Amino acid sequence: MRIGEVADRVGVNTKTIRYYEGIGLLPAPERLPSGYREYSDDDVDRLGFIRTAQRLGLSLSEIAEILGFRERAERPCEYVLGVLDRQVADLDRRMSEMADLRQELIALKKQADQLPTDPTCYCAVIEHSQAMDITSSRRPPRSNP
Amino acid sequence: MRIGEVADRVGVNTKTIRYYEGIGLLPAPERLPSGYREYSDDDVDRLGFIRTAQRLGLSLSEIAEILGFRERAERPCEYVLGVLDRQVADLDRRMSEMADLRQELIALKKQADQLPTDPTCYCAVIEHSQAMDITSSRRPPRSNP
DNA sequence: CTTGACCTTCTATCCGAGTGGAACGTCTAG
DNA sequence: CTAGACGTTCCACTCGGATAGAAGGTCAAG
Repeated sequence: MRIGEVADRVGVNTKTIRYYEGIGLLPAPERLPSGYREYSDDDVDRLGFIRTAQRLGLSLSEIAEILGFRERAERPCEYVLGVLDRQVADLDRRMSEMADLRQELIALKKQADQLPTDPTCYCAVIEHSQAMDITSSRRPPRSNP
Repeated sequence: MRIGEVADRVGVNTKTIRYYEGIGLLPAPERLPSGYREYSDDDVDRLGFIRTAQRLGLSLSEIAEILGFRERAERPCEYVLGVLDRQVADLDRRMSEMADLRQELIALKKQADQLPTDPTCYCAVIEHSQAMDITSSRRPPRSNP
């Protein structure tokens, strides 16, 4: 299939796919006689993996390490094993930190729910936004761009 | 205390602290007669919170929202409550994705351990690194810069 | 009273991860 | 055969999150 279809399936920009190819994250695909890139379902899977790993906070170069290893089904050297170990340890650490932050947010919310409702206040966040300049800032690109 | 001490305690660059002030993430501190910034322990705590939340993948503007709410102990408006809910939901989603990835990595490693050791191979990753340009790339700034 | 560490502001640069647009080629339906 | 959708390359730009460096002010120890 061609790049546009891949992009639609995975939900990314065609530019992004070419960019990934450019940085070596995706292998250069076959080309049709026209010069168009021709992709397989495997490429779609790979892109899906990339997006997932990315949402988990892995950088593109870390993802490249994992993919590279996954695709050469060779005995990985100590270096690569180390990468895997580090990544698992990192995930563990971050998951527990997340659990902590989650607790903190929930406590915050509980405490918030106990405060009296002030009907004269439209929104403290917005009313105080001069100092913080939050409300004018674009929503950051989580939950897909 | 002055900016350098804060930076040392929290483990960030003084530039970063000024930058945070510039974007409204940290309040502008008092100034000594000399013009030097004067910080309190609270500021150190706040910076610590920022770094933690950041490691968990929150953007600086999301962190600003949380901090802003936390510090005005006012009844938060629906908007802010929504932010908290979204963040908790987001954490939940990401934690479960992380658990999945963790499983995948562990399976990968297990599988790797069963492959025969090839003593003629120094390191496949390094030997194939031309294509991937991994080994030459700086370790990305996880596990502190 | 100077040296060195530390601070100030300001502007510029970097990195990762894309995105946009120009200029041009290809393919398909009408 | 032509319009429109889709593809190509290349270069420039954005954005978040910092960092670097220049030019200068402050302060404590020797």
